[in-house]
Amino acid sequence: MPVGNVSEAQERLNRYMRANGLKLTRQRELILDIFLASKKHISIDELLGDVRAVDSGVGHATVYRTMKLFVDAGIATERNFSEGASRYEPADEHGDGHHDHLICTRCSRIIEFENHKIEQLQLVVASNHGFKLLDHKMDLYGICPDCLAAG
Amino acid sequence: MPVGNVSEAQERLNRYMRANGLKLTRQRELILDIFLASKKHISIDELLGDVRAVDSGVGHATVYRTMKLFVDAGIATERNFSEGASRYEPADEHGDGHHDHLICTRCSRIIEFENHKIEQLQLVVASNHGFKLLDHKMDLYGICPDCLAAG
DNA sequence: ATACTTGCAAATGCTTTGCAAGCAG
DNA sequence: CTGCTTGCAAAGCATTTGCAAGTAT
Repeated sequence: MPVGNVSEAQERLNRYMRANGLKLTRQRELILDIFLASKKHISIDELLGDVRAVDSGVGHATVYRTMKLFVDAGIATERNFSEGASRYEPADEHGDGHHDHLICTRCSRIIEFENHKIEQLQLVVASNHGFKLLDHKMDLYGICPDCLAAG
Repeated sequence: MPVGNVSEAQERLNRYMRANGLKLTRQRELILDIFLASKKHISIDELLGDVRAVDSGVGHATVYRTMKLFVDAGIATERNFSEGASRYEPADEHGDGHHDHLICTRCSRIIEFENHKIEQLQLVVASNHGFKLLDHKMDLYGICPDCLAAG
């Protein structure tokens, strides 16, 4: 369950910024709007492109800094698939509802899924080793139906 | 089930090199020995340090190139946890027996585990989405027993 | 006014590559 | 001999940081 709507994320960001003495700038608002409106799993490059289409003066360092801020504020999550660069997606609203990814190694399409049984088994594995589980990531790599059909 | 012994890996490497017209050099032998004797999940930096303790003239590019070769030859696997740099471990002997990792976010300890039920569920998830599953990675992050005890 | 922010450029850290010299087969 | 390898230095990426100028509160 991703952050459902813009105002929810806005509020969360405002709260975080007030709590930390940070400021709401034109750039941060713009980046937030575009991030929330964009396709999921957007890269910094793609995001910067979309942002500059609206305000060509925005620096790439600002996008990096802002996405880091969004992660700290709990409205974005950073993902690293097997590419060079990171991708971002709207954060989980309540910390539950974690989802994982199926990635096509041929066309790079990314599909999300949730599987409660797997999550439960992860808890079992962790506790068998005496770990307190905090987070996990699971990526499944394969060939998507379209690419399979295409041969 | 990692590559069991040195000669097994040696043989596999020799076969790969002969098949591709590559050469067995002093550096490659040394790096292989140290890689196989080392702890699992070794980084390039650590590996380079150990290699240079024996032969101080080895360049870092050689270690990078050689580990890439080992991956291609099927005797090493590259892993990316949430650090900047890659780590390597002996490859799976037959392509089955895939294992995953439990990582302590406090002390960085890495523990391996296998869970057949999870693997089965991953196949189910993939086929539900029409994917042909090729590979996966699953990392569980948490606090290890020692760190929990230490508070 | 007082910090926090920005954009630029430069620096960083990991990894790769061009090249001349070296060495395995 | 021939061509793969090496070590060095330089280049490439993604990301971060120093700094002076700009701006939100």
